[in-house]
Amino acid sequence: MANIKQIAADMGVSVATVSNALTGKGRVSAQMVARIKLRASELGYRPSLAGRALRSGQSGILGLVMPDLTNPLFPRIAQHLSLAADNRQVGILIADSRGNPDEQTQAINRLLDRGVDGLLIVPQKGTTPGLQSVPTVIINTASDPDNTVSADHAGGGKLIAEHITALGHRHIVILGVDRVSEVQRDRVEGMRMGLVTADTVLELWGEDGMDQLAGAIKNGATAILTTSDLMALRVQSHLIRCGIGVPNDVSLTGFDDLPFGLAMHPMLTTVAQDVEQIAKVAIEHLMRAIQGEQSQEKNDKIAMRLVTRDSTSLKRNTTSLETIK
Amino acid sequence: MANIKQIAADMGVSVATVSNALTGKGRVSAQMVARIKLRASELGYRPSLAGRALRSGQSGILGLVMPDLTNPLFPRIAQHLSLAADNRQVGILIADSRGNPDEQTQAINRLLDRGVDGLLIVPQKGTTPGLQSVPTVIINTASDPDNTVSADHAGGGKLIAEHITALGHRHIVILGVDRVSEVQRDRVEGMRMGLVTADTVLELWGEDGMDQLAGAIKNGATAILTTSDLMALRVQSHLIRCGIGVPNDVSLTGFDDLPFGLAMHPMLTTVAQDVEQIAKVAIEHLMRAIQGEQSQEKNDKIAMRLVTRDSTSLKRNTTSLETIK
DNA sequence: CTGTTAGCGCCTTCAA
DNA sequence: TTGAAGGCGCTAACAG
Repeated sequence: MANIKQIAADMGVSVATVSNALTGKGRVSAQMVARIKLRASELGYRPSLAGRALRSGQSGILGLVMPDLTNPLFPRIAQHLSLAADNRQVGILIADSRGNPDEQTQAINRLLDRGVDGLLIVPQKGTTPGLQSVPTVIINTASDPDNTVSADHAGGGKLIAEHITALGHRHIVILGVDRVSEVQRDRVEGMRMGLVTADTVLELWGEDGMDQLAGAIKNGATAILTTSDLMALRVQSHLIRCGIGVPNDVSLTGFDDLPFGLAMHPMLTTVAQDVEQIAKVAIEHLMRAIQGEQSQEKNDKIAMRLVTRDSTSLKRNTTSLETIK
Repeated sequence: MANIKQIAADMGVSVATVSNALTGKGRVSAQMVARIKLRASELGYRPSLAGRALRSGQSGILGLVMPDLTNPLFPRIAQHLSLAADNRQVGILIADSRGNPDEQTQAINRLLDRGVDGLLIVPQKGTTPGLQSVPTVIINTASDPDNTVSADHAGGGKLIAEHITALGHRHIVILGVDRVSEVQRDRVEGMRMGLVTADTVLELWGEDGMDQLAGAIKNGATAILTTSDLMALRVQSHLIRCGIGVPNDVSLTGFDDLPFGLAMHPMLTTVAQDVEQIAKVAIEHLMRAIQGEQSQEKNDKIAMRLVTRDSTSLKRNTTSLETIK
């Protein structure tokens, strides 16, 4: 692999000149720059990032810590992060904290040992990683005070709740996955904000909640708001078994806009995180911080987007269920 | 950040001694080793991987190139790779080739520029990345000759086909996603091998195939084998619309065992890639190659596993469809 | 058993 | 506008 010294020897100039020419410091004559660049590309020269890293103390690598790489959001976050990172010529090193706070700390340390210039952390449910020795951006934790960028989960909940009330529904069930998760709680809270015009709001959680669904519908509920697409799919399966139709008997919504929502029938109405925007903002913050600038806004909430599909419909006055009865 | 020189000065020995003590080269007295290690941990010393990389020419980083980070397999591959990599003290740098062969080349080059010691490539459909300048393992391409580790897609197809014929089905539809993909073709071919005892096998592809499904069932088909879980979900949705029940009227299978298969009703019978094993073997091969050993087996096929759930059942002699007619 | 030296590839003074 | 020299942190070769 050609190095800077080789080029220098090759052209009878000094390494410093080659370095200056290649990095465009402007201390070299235009003509010399051209000749050096030509020769460099002939030789297929690629600067050694190792050398540069040693010299500059910066690796050009960012670390991404996820609570669980099978998290449905990981692919999209990684994708957009990767794109944003490529544009800035930095690399992304991944680390899985395996759903466990201790592993999270270890994962962070491994990344730090590798000399990452900054950290992007999607924290474990309920944990708030402390201040690190490198610039850090927290992704997707709702109420963390410092340097976080997150989807506006509450806003998303409000959005979908308003969609439901606009369709005329007044008796609503909210079904959450897991009370421990701050994100989940934010989503539910947002839903409640959007349901001020509703007559009854029943809040259920987890498996137990699922079991109470049919009863709630018998008692007049006409819409079910879940806090995850996966949950919505399970609810739909469950309802089919109970002979309850979506959206004819009851409207159903998801959360997150996962790919399979399009493959369902009816296609799932849900709310999407603007992951692209989240990734973009997160990287921007981080890079700014790495370059030593203080960012003014420490806490960014990215609006969610309502995705209206077929699993929600106008409240009917007589449902087929009533006909059956 | 404490460095080796500091420790040396601190203890009145030379840097070489510290290095030898810390890396356990055994050229230092046990007592000195102990003292040095103590002091190092007091100082919170972490060896600079940049320095080491420059010196040794090895970065301790592997590059993972995926055709599309939203690929449903990416999370699980990344997770297991990440675990295997942690155990070996190497890092994983990700790159998205964005569904495009040119980007694939660029992604590889970016990784190479970063000095990765080896490459794990899940290639674009239909492409075979050429020989690289670092050890490379190809993941999940069926018939590539060199250094690939892959799920045994054909074997998986055979497995699920045999499951179906064992249930008594004799008129089968195979529904593939995309003819261009070698993986998809292998799956279909495997299915055919498992269907030797069937009376009729209809092979359909893509959207067009989906449209012909109802007709095929009217003509007597009692089982549909798809080459992806997502496809299976879409088929199920489609069948419900046509008034055809799974598994009562027709048995249905997926491929890949994605998480949502469990949330479906009926839960989807499918076939799972042993991603953990794939990741393990891939990393082993790669590390061996990096350490300069020739691996004997250049081409590993990892067996798939049948996941029997509720979307398949015994062929009945009278289906509800026939009753309807 | 321990120390000295050299150099991995690069960039940044400082000097010419 | 260009060159020479030093050093980032580490390790390997060679001395003592």
